[in-house]
This record gives sequence, C-alpha cells and structure tokens, in this order.
Amino acid sequence: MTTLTRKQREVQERELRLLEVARKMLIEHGFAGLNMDEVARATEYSKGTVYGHFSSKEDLVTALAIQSMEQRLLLFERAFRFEALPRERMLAIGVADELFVRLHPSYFRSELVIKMANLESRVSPERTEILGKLDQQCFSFLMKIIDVALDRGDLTFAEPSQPADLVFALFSLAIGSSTVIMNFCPLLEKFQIADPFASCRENAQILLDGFAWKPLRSDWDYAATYQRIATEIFPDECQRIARG
Amino acid sequence: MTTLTRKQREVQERELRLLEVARKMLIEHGFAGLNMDEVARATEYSKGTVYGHFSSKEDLVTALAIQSMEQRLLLFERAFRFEALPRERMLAIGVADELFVRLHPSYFRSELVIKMANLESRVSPERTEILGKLDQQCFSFLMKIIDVALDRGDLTFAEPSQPADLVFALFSLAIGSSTVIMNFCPLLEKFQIADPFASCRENAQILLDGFAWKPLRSDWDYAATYQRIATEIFPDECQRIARG
DNA sequence: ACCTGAACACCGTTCAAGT
DNA sequence: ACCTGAACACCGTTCAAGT
Repeated sequence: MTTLTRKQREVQERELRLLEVARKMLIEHGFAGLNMDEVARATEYSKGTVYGHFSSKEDLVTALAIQSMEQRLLLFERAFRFEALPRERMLAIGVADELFVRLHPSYFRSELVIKMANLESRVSPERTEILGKLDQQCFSFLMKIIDVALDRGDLTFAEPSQPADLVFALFSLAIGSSTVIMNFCPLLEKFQIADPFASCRENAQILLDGFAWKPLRSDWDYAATYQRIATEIFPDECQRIARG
Repeated sequence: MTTLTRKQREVQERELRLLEVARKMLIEHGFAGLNMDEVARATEYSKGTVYGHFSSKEDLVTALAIQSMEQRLLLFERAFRFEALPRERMLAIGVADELFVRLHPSYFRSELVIKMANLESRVSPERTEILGKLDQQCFSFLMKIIDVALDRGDLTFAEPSQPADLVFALFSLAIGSSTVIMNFCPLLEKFQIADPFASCRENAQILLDGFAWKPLRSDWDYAATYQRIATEIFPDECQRIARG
C-alpha cells in the first residue's frame, strides 16, 4: 500500500468533489449544459485548478465514465461471486447490469456520450487507457464464467463459433436494450412494452438457450434463480428499485 | 401532387445543399467539429440563411438524422417486398439494416448523437415529430411481417409475450451490435471477433428460433435465403461492401 | 510550487440594415 | 419579403501575475 502525502490526499479529494458536482450538472443539463465555469464556481475552485485535473471538458466527462465503469464493476464482482451454476452466475451478471442502468442512468449516459461522438481525440491518453482497461475487465468477467462452463461441459462451441461471440451477443443485447429503453420512450409506450427490462432478461435467456448453455430453461427453474439473485446478492438494490 | 413555386423549389434545394455540406463535416470532424460558420462559408450562404432553415445546430443534426432514417426506410421497403416466407422477409430486413450501417456509418452516427444527449429540447417540434414518425414506420415494417407470420401460424405468442417484445428484441440487438461494432473496436480486436456482422446475423437467428418462428433453422436452408437476399434484393449494395 | 481569474478564442445565435 | 454579416453572448482554454 502506497501512503499518500497530505497534499496528495487533498488533491484526490478535490478531484472527487469536482466530479461529484460535474456529474450533477451532466444529469440535470446534459453534456452541453455541463460547463467548466460553473464547475469551478460551484466547487469554489478556480478554472485553472479544474484544468489541472482535467485536460479538457471531454477529459472530465471521461473521468465520469471511468467512475461509472467502476460502479458497474463493483456490481459485477458481487454477481461474479454468486455460488451457483455458471449459467446462473451469468444471469447474475445480467441482473447486475440491469441494476446499474436503473440505479445510475446518468452514469450510463456519460459512458455513451464519450464512446459515441469521436470525442476521444480530446481526452488524455492516461484516461483513455484506464477506460479501455475497465472495458476489458468487464469483458473478462463474462469470459471467466464461460470458461468454467466449458470446463464443466455445460457449454461447447462448434466452429466457427467462439466464446467471444457469445460475449458479443450478450453485450450487444445489453447495450442495445438500455439504449432503446432510455432513448426511445415514445416508441416503447406506443407499442405497450410494459416491462422492457423483463423482456430483456427473457431475450438474454433465449440467447443462452440458443448457444445451448446447460441447463436449458426447460430443465431448470430459473425463476428461482432470479429470486435467489435478488435476495442473496442484491437485496438493497432490488428494494430501492421496487420502491421506485 | 402539390406543385411548388420556383421559389419553394429553390429553398428546398438550398436545404439539401446545406445538409450535404453539414453531413460531410459531421463525418470528418464529429458533432463538435461541425460548425455553423463553416456550413455558411462552404455553401456561400449567410449564417442568417442557415438559421432560416434550422433553428439551432441540434436542429440541423436532427435534419441529418431524418435523412438517415429515410435512407434506412428505403432499404427496409425493398427488403419488405421480398417474396418469401415471413421469417425470410424478416432476415431481409436485418440485412437491410446491416447494409445501412455499413454503407452509411455517418448517418447512423448522426441518429445516435441526436437520440443520446438530451439534445431534443433544442430541436424544433416539427422535426422532432417527423423523426418520431419515421421511428414508428421502421417499427411498423417489422410488425407487419410479424402479423403475416401470425396469420400463417408460423409464429404464436403465449402470455405475457407479445409481438412488440420480439420487435424490441430485434431492435435492441441491432442497435447494440452496431454500437459495439462502431465504438468498441479495440475490444473486438482484442477478443478476435473476426466478423461481428456475421455474428450479429447469427444472434438474430437464435432469437427468432427462441420465439419459435417457423421454419426453425433446423428445418430450412437459411444460407440459401441469405444468398437470395444478396443477389435478388441488394446486389449492388453487397458488391460495394465486398469491394471494401 | 501551486493557485488564480482576467483575457483570449471560438463559435452558436440574433437582428438592424441593406436590397 | 428576403438575405446579409457585423455584433453579441457564451463558454472552453490559457497564462501572466500573485501567494
């Protein structure tokens, strides 16, 4: 463990404070409404100090996206430790991702904003690398569970299908569903999709069945698995969502 | 048919010219690099004239997103007219969407930029409505094919599953896959997903099998279907992609 | 060595003046 | 009635001056 000087700790705390204020602004006013002047004013630091921490506005938003991925990974880690069959553990990861989006929609949005609009050129290389590493960690959690499933013989891949294809499928479904849920509200209402998150969980199960990941839905009570995930791993989080 | 005056036609052509130039800038420099001054300079119109067409920069980008959806719908219409089984026609829609993203990545990006970042508040109500209508048309194409499948008995839904859930599943997969392909390149390379588009087609098939849409993959030669779609509906487009 | 905030630059938007 | 572009406003970024 590296002991930080008082000075270093102060700098670190200041950065957290800056991010906290910035996140609030991003939530309330969107990317365009987040403004460096205001961040400085609200935290009572000078603009120079803000720029000491973040090389640009995009760099600041990337720092928010990094915090976001860290939050997500915390949930993923807890899901990963779920003591159950690999397929059940994969469902727990799915629940973790759903909870993340539902509990921290603004975090999720900061990730998309940064990933989307070619903004990376204006971000410091350090933060770009950190974010890349975190993406990879996220990916790795899924891969590790798949490896266990392969070992147990719950799952096999026939050429040219690869483990990474399954990860790609689950990622795409998760990101796409969240995007649709958050950004196409009028459409969802119009077509009366009552519980899009439930629909998304169902679709993930269909994909897992399609990859023949045992036990198939027909051979296992996954409703009970979801019950266990909710009560054993994420009791607080699920309650917060139930309350609204 | 409404006949336009010479003036009205000129205005319409001017708008197309403005959008053409703006799209080029959006492609080359991203949303931040698209700049109203430059649009005016490059088209040799004044800024006032540009603002006569678009109430704000966001409104302009929404106009680009509208053009984008129109392009997509052109491809969807051709896919829709494919004379084949409903499930085959749905695959044709999938191919249309893939071709759209591959041929016009910048169009796709303009849609995401606008949908993403809460920018709608700064967009004229007229354009917001048009874009909503186009989203809906897109949705409707899928619904119509599903209706035919229901009529034929190729597809049935058991409570609480609804036709809209299937559309939601396909939309999510399509949007998510495109997003991952366009924005997570490092990850895709790292995990060696050689042909993500092929992987996406495969995943869509898994979903359709999961919804028990007949004929299942085990009962039909869908490789031949894809062959027909490529040669009968989109020969030129597929060649352009094959060439790189 | 660190912090500050005035000053600068860039660009979205407006509107008085021109045709 | 329509178009223009100078002027304004806002905000991201820098850096000379201060402590």
